[in-house]
Parts: sequence; C-alpha cells; structure tokens
Amino acid sequence: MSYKIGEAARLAGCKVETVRYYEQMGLLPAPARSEGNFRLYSDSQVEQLSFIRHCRSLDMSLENIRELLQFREMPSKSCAGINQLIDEHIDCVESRMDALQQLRQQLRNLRNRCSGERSIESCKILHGLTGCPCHSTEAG
Amino acid sequence: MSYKIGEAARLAGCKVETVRYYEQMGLLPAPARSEGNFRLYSDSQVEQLSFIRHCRSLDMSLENIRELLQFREMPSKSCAGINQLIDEHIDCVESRMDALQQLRQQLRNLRNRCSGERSIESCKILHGLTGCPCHSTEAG
DNA sequence: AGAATCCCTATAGCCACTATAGAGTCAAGA
DNA sequence: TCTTGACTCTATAGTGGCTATAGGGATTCT
Ligand SMILES: [Zn+2]
Ligand SMILES: [Zn+2]
Ligand SMILES: [Zn+2]
Ligand SMILES: [Zn+2]
Repeated sequence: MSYKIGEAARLAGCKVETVRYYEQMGLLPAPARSEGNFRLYSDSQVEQLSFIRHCRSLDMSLENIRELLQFREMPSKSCAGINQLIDEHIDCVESRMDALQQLRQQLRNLRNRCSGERSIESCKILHGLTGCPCHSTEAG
Repeated sequence: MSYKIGEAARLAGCKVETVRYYEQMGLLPAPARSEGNFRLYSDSQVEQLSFIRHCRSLDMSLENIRELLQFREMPSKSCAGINQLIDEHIDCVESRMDALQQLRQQLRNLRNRCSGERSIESCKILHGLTGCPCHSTEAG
C-alpha cells in the first residue's frame, strides 16, 4: 500500500505541511513519487511519521527525535541511550514545572496587591511592576 | 542624566540587542540621539525598560506588556483591566502547568517500561512510541 | 468539459529574541 | 598625535516547530 501525503498526514494526525517540513528537516526520508510528482509513502514511512508525532506529543525536540530514529537503525545495540534520553527529557519537563510554579506564586503575590477597584495610578500591581530593582545589575 | 544603550541594558538586566528590539516593536519610544548618533535614554525611559523586563520575567507576552504600558498612560482610569490581564495570565500559566503534569506522567509511564538493559529492538520504550494508534484519525 | 479537491514548490510569517557582518564613534594610554 | 579597544550603529539572518500564502499542476467526480 502507498499513501499520498494527505492520507499519511491524516493517519498520523498532523497537517500536510508538517509532513513536508519533517522531510525537509531530514526526519522523514524523501518518499517515492508518482508519475504526477506526488509523494507516495509506504506503510513503514507512515509508521515513522506516526512515531515522530507521538514523540512530539511528548514534547520531545526534533533533535531528540532524530536521535531516537537513529537508535532504531541499530536494533541489536543496547537501549541504555534511549532510557537516558527519556530521563533527560523528564528532567527538562520537571525544571519547566518548577519554573512555572515559581512564576505562578509571583503572579499570585502580585495579584493580591490589588482588588481591581483603584485608579491606575494607585494600582499596586503596576507599582509592583515599576521601579523595582530586582533585574538591575546595581542590585544584583 | 542620560544613558547610552549599553548602560541602559545593564541597568535593566538585558542585552543591548534586546533594547533595540523593543524599540523596533514599539515598546520603547525612539530615544534622543547624541551627535555621533548614539541612543541616549532618560531615567524614565530606563525605568520603562526595567518595567518591560520585569513583566517579561513574569513571562508576559510583548502584546500584554504593550497593553500594560497603555494603561500607564491613563493614570486616572480604573485599574480593573490590569487585574483582569494578570488573572488571564495566571490562567494561562496554570494551563501550562496542567499540561506539563500530564506530560510528566506520560513520560514516567513510558520510562517505567524499560530498565535500560535490553537491546534496542526489544526496548519497550521504543515499542511504546511505535505503532500506537493514539494520534491517527482512524483511532480517534 | 468543468469544478472540486488534491498536490507541488518557494517563500514569508509567528514569537522573543540572538548573532553576525561591516562600518562608525569615542575615550584613554603611549 | 596616533592607536588601541570598547562601545555603538544599521541591516540581515538564524533559532524551533511549525503555519500560511501565492501561484501553479494533477486528479477525480459529475
Ligand atoms: Zn489594580
Ligand atoms: Zn524587577
Ligand atoms: Zn529500553
Ligand atoms: Zn501515539
């Protein structure tokens, strides 16, 4: 069976442009072409596209996905590198979570400074964003 | 007092290029220029830059910051819009946190499928990323 | 035959910067 | 005075992961 790009995209749950983009980025091999120059994907190429999309749904970078695809081409070697890659990605997700938690706290503190019933010039939210030295080199 | 761009950037804790970028995006007014065509920032312009950087450290979009800067130019009006803007931003941060938590759980489940001591062809992490129908329209 | 729907390439846009190239300006030291 | 070096200027391109557009060609349905 072979699939045109639209069907491959539908099967993988992405847009046609995204499929062409992955080809351009070297994540998908250039597929066969029909007489009319349409891309024709094999089952295994569609599977590779789905693999990429699944990795993307886990928010892996295309660079990480490229590595995983390379692992797939050395099936008899150890999978330790795969586990390491996932571990690093989990670490990365967790640092983002930590950063967002800090951010939320800061925003809540700021929000609590005002009830929204003042004038702008006396709004303590704006005051909290104004003239604070926390980012200047003088204060650091 | 007036400051050249390098000093303004240092005071606000950002790069020189970033300052020029904000000017180009209309977040900072075009400053005065010296005889030699160097940008010269006033105290209040440096303060505006610090304001922008503080907002950015809270991960607000430049579009949101533009709105906040507009609020600052109507000091006698109600600050309700400011509070609303912050509330919406908090919502936005919280949805990102939720998404990341789900993501982490998915990654942990995947990670638990393998100890890293197999061959790549038998690695259940790769298997978990392969051939699963969760993103195809067929399965959806 | 005509219309709708697909497909092609090439290019530009998104966000918030960052980096580079190639030139000009200025202050301090020899 | 000359030179060195740090600073500044503009313009342009790159980052990531797409998305959108323009301007055409192919295929399919009626
Ligand atoms: Zn307020
Ligand atoms: Zn600050
Ligand atoms: Zn494994
Ligand atoms: Zn999937």
